[in-house]
Formats: sequence, structure tokens, C-alpha cells
Amino acid sequence: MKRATLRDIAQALGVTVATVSRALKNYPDISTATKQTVLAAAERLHYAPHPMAVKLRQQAYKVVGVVVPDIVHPFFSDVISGIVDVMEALGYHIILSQSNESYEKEIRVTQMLQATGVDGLLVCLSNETVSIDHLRALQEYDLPVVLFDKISPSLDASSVVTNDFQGAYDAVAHLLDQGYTRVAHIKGPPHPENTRQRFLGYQAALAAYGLPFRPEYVAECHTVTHDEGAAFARRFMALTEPPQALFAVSDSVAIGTITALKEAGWRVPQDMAVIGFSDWSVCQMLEPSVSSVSQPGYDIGRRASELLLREIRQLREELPPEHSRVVLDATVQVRQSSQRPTVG
Amino acid sequence: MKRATLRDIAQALGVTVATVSRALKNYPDISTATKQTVLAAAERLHYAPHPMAVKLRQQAYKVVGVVVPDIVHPFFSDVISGIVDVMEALGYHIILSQSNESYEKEIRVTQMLQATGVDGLLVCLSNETVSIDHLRALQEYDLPVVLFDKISPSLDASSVVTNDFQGAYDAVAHLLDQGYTRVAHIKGPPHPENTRQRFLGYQAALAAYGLPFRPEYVAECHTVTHDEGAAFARRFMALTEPPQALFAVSDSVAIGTITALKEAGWRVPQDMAVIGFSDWSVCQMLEPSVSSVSQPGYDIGRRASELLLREIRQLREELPPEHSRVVLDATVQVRQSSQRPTVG
DNA sequence: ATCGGTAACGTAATCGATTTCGGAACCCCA
DNA sequence: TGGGGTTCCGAAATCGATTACGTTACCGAT
Repeated sequence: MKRATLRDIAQALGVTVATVSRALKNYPDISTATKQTVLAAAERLHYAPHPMAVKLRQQAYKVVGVVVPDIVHPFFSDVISGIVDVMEALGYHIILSQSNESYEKEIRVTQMLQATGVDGLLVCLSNETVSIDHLRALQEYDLPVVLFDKISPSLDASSVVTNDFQGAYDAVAHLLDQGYTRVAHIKGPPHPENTRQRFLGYQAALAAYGLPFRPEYVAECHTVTHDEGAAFARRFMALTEPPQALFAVSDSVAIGTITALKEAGWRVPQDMAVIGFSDWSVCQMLEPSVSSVSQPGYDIGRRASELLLREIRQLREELPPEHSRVVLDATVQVRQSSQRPTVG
Repeated sequence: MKRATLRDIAQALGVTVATVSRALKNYPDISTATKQTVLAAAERLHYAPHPMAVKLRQQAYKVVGVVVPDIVHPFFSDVISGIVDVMEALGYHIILSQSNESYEKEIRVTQMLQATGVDGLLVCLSNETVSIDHLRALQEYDLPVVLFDKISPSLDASSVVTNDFQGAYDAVAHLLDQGYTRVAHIKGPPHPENTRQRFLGYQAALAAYGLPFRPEYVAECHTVTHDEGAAFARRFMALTEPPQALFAVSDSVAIGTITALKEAGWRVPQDMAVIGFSDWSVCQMLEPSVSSVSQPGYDIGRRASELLLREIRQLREELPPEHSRVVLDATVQVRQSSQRPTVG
């Protein structure tokens, strides 16, 4: 079965395509009688507008591109879910690409997205990304770009991120509020701004509570994995004065430390309290349940989508584009692993 | 900066758009000299073909639609990842939609995808879906559809699924091989074919090992959650002759049972062995680590994509469409929760 | 001088929908 | 009877790129 075109309807009724088009769009200067017959014929012939013909005319695609480093990651699943919900409600579709944390591939996919026709782009930069010229190039051609999660301050664009500093600060404050004075931190690699902010939040909390910064209580990850967490936990346990509590840059690292602590016969939280970052769903299922800082992934997706849609609208109305930088709070989820037993 | 069109180049060089088009596509009947100047001008004016104009002419969009019940689900993340990898390699993009396990929404999004212009569709049916008329309608208009995971035998289309029967059979056989004779099963609701197959695999394994089917050892979930697993575990423990091992329809249910068992002072696997289904990444992190049957999500995505691309190709070459039904094996991941201690 | 051949490019239709600019037919009223 | 105003619709341009079909000019051959 072939789809009918405007011409098919026009020929069937002995009118022109112009009339058919206007009748279908309910223009006032088409008689009611004609509209009725056109509508009937459209129904009968299974008419549906040809999507590309419309998009060519309208110069609007109702599609936005989304680039994430890794689709298989619960945080990005949340973000994507938020994006889809907002976009779908307004009749937009999303095209999904992943950069695999590769700078090269990020360039490739953004260019492919532009070439395939999108009204805008939502991008989370890869960890490898250093220059953002490829995104500037898109903006030069009037393609709005909104960054989320991993952003670059050097790109003049809207962005939505988690308040990593505040989340880290709150996590450490939660530990300090319980009377701990020796709190360690396993930080991420220096480059992604996010993990650097978590480290700064850790430092700021210590300072706010009048505690000294002790370098022997800080370890720096390279791979940010379970195993690295375990290794650092063993290092901390070997200290003459081990920390009482630990804030880890990610949940995988936090869980790794807990595994190592338990293997060494240390109890969590009695012998060491632990809190992670990201609030993976596994945190609730572990024994003990793991405290963590939850990032508002779904909301990040929503807000980023709204900003992008606003810029698309402004562009169509030839208004100057407004950029906003949104920072969403992270919230501490207190569970067993960081609850200090009532001090005797 | 505005993107240049063929006409811009043509006017700049005093030739026609036809010449420019052919020069850019390296047609033999264009002189080398002309090709050079056209290429140079194209470069200079930042020419890029207008995507919609090309797609309108070619009647091919290089885009496929993907419909899943729920984006925020590790299994579907895996599938999507496989789809993206295959599609991107061939220059195809994917448009992502979710049905939220709603039949109504599944109809809406499939129609929207057709209307927005895709070359084909990859669909995982929602649990609510009863009729598949909406997919038949797509096929009527020569839009290839490939189903995966949740499929419908009544649709004449290619499909890719996990061998739930075999996975369940192997899981139960793994338990029986260790000498257990009283093995319980927490089954899913009757409707999705997948969970029914797991139940059938359970029964088949019992029969193959010459063991009776004992109705008191079977419980049926409605919500398929952690809490339901816990409740059924308590029921099994209360039996005068409790089962020695348990096969759960999902990991969340399996983990729920383990929680309840531990709360009641039962040890896993010593007092009851447990194995789940899906192999979520949390299984490796729990204490004890949880055995499970892993579904090949990434491969399902890959195979489904390949089948869809084949049908798209066949359609373009006016060949009769070939349908294939692929069934991929699930593999048992044996961990601590199902390893019988050496019997004394 | 004429013909056939070919290299190199132009003309125009096409994909399907939208929209601007008219234009015919009709009515009303002076 | 003729000017002005509606009503309703057609003609044609437009969005860019692609391509079947011509056409021109120039070559060597007869």
C-alpha cells in the first residue's frame, strides 16, 4: 500500500494541490463543502504528509540530538529519560549518540548529527574532551547547543549541572555533624571539573568545621573503580591513626572500600563510616545499605531540554539567544553505612 | 553564518546547479578543471548538503526508530547500546522513544515515529500490549518492523529474544546438579511470554531430573519486586519441609528473598541456595554475591539491528522481505548464593 | 563539406508540501 | 450598467538536491 500525496487527492477531486493543502489545514478561504470532500478523500486514500517535504519547507525538523559518553550508565539513563519526557510532550524526537568517552568520536557524532538534521543539541562532554571548537562550529551555523553534567566554561552556551561542591560539602558535613573528626576522601582524577568540585567541597567542609586538611587522608583515583577503592581502603587502615569516616568520589569506589573493610574484619559504620556519590540503586540493596549523594539526573534532563527548546524558539523568532547556567542541588541520602552508632 | 547551497556555488562560479552537483559527486562527464573550482568554492563557502532535501529526493532517511518500555532499565540500556553501535557504523541514527509499559503510548509513539520519517522500527512490546494492529499498519506502508525481547508470535516479522526457557532450565539444572531435590520457584505474572517460559523451563528441568512438581514450592508475583520476593521467602521458610534452593524470576525478587532469609537468620547458600534472572550488575556486589542468568542485551540489540538493516535493504531492492526469528542463549552466572557447600 | 562521435555542460522535471499573488465569478448597490 | 467588494480557488514560486535528457562545440574521418 502506497501512501497518498497531495497530488493524488487533487487529481481524484479535480482540484489543485494548493486547494487540498489549504483545505487540510483549515484555511478560511476554502468553502466548507470543499473541505469536507478533501477531508473525506484524504481519509479514503490514507493520506499522510510526507515528513521530509514538510521539513524541507519549514526548515524545522522537530528533532534534537543527544550526545552522552555512555548510554549504559544509570545516571545517563535518568537524564535521557527526562529529556525524552519533555521533548515528546512537545512533539520533538531525540536522536541518541554516544561518544564512548572519546574526543575523536564526540567530534564525529556531533558533526553527523548536524548533517542528519537536528534543531539543537544536548551534549555531555567526554572526559577526554579538551577543545570545544567542534561545538563552536555548530553554533556558528545557528545550531543551539546546551551542555549538561560535563560542561566547559569556555563555551558560551546554556548548561545544567549538579552542584557537586554542595553535594560533597553536605556529605562531609553529615559525617562531621556526627562528631567524626578524622574524615578521609578518595578523590577522582584532576581533569573532570565535577570530581574536582567534590574535592573542593570536602576541603571546604573541613575548613568550615575548623578541622585541619591532612594529605595522608586523601587518595586520588585513576580508574575510579571498585578495586581502586579497595586498595585505598587498605592504605587508610594501615595508617597509625586511621580515619573514622570516608567520603568517596563515586559509589563504585565507596562499595570497593566497604568490601575491603569487611575483608579486613572492620565493621561499617562502626569502625569506619562510608559515604559515596551518585546514589546508584544498588546502594539500597547492599548490606549495610550505602549512604550516597544523589544527583538529579532526571531533572537535569528536563531542565536542559527546556533551555534548548527556549533557544530553538528564540532562534526561530530571530531573537538574540539567551544563555542560562543552571545548577541543581544534590541531596544526601543517609543510610546505614554512614550512621554513627550512638557514642558511648 | 549561513550555510551555502548548491545555488550559491553555482552563482559564484557562473555555472548551473546541475554542474555543481555533479562535480561534487565526481561524475565522469565534468571536466577536471571544473571539479577543482567547484570543490574549492564549496570549501570556501562552507557548503554542506541540506539533509532534508537529500532525504526528500532519495526517499531514505538513514534513521531507525527504537521503542522500549523503559529507558531507565539496565537491560534496555544494553540493548540500546548494541543498536547504536551497529547503526552508527553504517551511518544510521536512532530515534529513541519509550512506551512506559502503556499500550496507548506505544501506539502513539510508533505512529509519531512513522510520521517523523524513519526507515524502520525496532520495538519491544509493552506488557500491556494485546493487539498488534498498530504494527501491522506500519508494515502495510512498507515500514519494516523488528521485534525484540517482548515479541508477539502473531506478527509476521523478524524477532530477537533471549532463550528464557533454556536459561531457566540451566539455572534449575545447576541447582539440581549439586544434589538439591527440593527446589522452589517464584514465577512472574502469567502474561509476558518471557516469564512464562522461565516457569516452563523450571518445570522441564524438574521433570528431566525425575523430580515431582510440588505446587507448594511455586509462588506467583504480581509486582515482581524486592518486597514480594521477601514475602514469598517467608512463606517458603514456614513450610514443614522448606525448599533447599530457590529460582527467582528476576534479580530484584531474588535479592528480596535473600534479605528476608538473612533477617530470619537463614544463611545463603547454606540454608537456602538462591539464583535470580537478568544478571544485574548489583549481583556481583552483594554479600553473598548473587548467582543469576544473564541475558545477552547487547547482542540482542546488535542482532535486531542487523535484521532490520537487511529488511530495509531488501525493501529498497524490491525483494520480498525475509523474516528471521533469532533466539539467543542465556548463560548462568554461578556465584556464591547458589553454590552448595561441600556436603558432609 | 558533411557526418558521426564525444566531451562538457545546461534545461527542466522531480521529490511533496507550502504560500504568495492573483483572478474568475458572483453579489450588492448606486 | 458599471464600480467595488467578497468568496473561493488556480498558477506558480519556493525549499535544495538529483538526474534524465538535450544541446553545444569541436574533433577526426570520409
